[in-house]
Amino acid sequence: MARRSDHTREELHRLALDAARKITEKDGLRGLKARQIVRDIGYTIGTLYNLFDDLDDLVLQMNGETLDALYEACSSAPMDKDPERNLRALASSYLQFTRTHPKLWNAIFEHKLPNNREMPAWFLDKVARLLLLEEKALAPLFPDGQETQCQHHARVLWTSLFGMASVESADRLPEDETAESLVASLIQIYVAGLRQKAGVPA
Amino acid sequence: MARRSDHTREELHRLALDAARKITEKDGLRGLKARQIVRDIGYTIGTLYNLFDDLDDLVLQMNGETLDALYEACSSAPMDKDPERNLRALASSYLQFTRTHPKLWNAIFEHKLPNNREMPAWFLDKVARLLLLEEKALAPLFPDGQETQCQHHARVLWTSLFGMASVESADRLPEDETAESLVASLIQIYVAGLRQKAGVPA
DNA sequence: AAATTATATTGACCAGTGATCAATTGCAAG
DNA sequence: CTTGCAATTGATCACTGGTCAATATAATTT
Repeated sequence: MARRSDHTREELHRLALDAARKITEKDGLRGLKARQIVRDIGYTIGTLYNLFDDLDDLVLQMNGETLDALYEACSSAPMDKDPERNLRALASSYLQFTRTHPKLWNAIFEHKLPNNREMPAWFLDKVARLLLLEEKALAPLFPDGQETQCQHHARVLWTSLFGMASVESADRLPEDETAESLVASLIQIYVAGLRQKAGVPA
Repeated sequence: MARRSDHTREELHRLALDAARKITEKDGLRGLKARQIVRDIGYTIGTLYNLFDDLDDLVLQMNGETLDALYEACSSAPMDKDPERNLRALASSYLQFTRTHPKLWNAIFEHKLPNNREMPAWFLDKVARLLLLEEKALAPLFPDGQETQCQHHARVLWTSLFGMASVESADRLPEDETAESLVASLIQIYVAGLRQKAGVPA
């Protein structure tokens, strides 16, 4: 009962996170237990705590990987000079991800550190990185020198998109409404409003 | 060690929910423990389970009361014929509440029932009721017969507002941005877009 | 007033949780 | 071959949500 050399430390790390992801995708963050993870990978509880500080650390890393996957999915959205099309493509990729992995995506926001501890910087960076995509999508609408304006409106659209995905994932949308229909209106109307403000009627 | 008749069943129910609310406001849903509740109200664990099915039941009722309080706060927002002013007033009341009781408000969405059980109807009704306020605020913009349109756009604005409050409450807004600044833009630009679509330039 | 019924309340108890750590073992370097 | 290092174990701890037989009191019946 000691070094088994079945897996390297890195392999074990991977195994544990993969197992945690599978459990979370099925049962949600609430169903994720340390002992279930080690049962699934054929190790014991002590080994898990040799790899991670605690369960919060493990969940944080799992959520970090989810953010990476989400970023990759959103990066694949095509971007050109038409902001509306950019925003629609980005939102579509985003929503496709949140629908394919609803509980995994939810875990990102459900997970709160105890004692009001703040999330580590590397995690916040992964969150912030996503917002840059929205900014990039919206950029064609703003002339040089208005980057601050562009950033502000990207934040408006991004937090709104988050709200819609969130409400949909909580099954709190009526039958005749989807996150897509809400986002479609948001983008269409909001961009029309922005164009008008800039003195460029559609 | 039996019937104490210090409190009626209703009073105990109230005491327990009040204690739970105080704990949640301070430590969040994660810090809410059955034994802490009964310690605070001077009873024992068995009594709590005589009053509630389980902790999920208690949390659900606590969240229901939070939704009631939020509804009351939002109802006080003045409504007239100016949709922008209506929406701003409503959003302001909403954000004031979420800032005064961030952890209590968060508990509404953090709380997930086990085994994918769905929320009871009376709870969903309390959620849906709030949306009607947004509809009422937006209504002056739409002529009779366009209630469906009004409802749709109210949903867009409502889910967006939720997203902004949510991101702010998770402390994921940069220093130079607040939920208020985001909401202000959302309302201004979106309503401008809606007016333009209807052929009524601002 | 006495006996009976009903129920509010207790707290020991259970299974399960996250986390710790001395002991054990196998690997690798000297 | 010996030594030292570190991976792995599982007993152990404090705590959790939840159950339930026992009990003491209030309410009701006789």
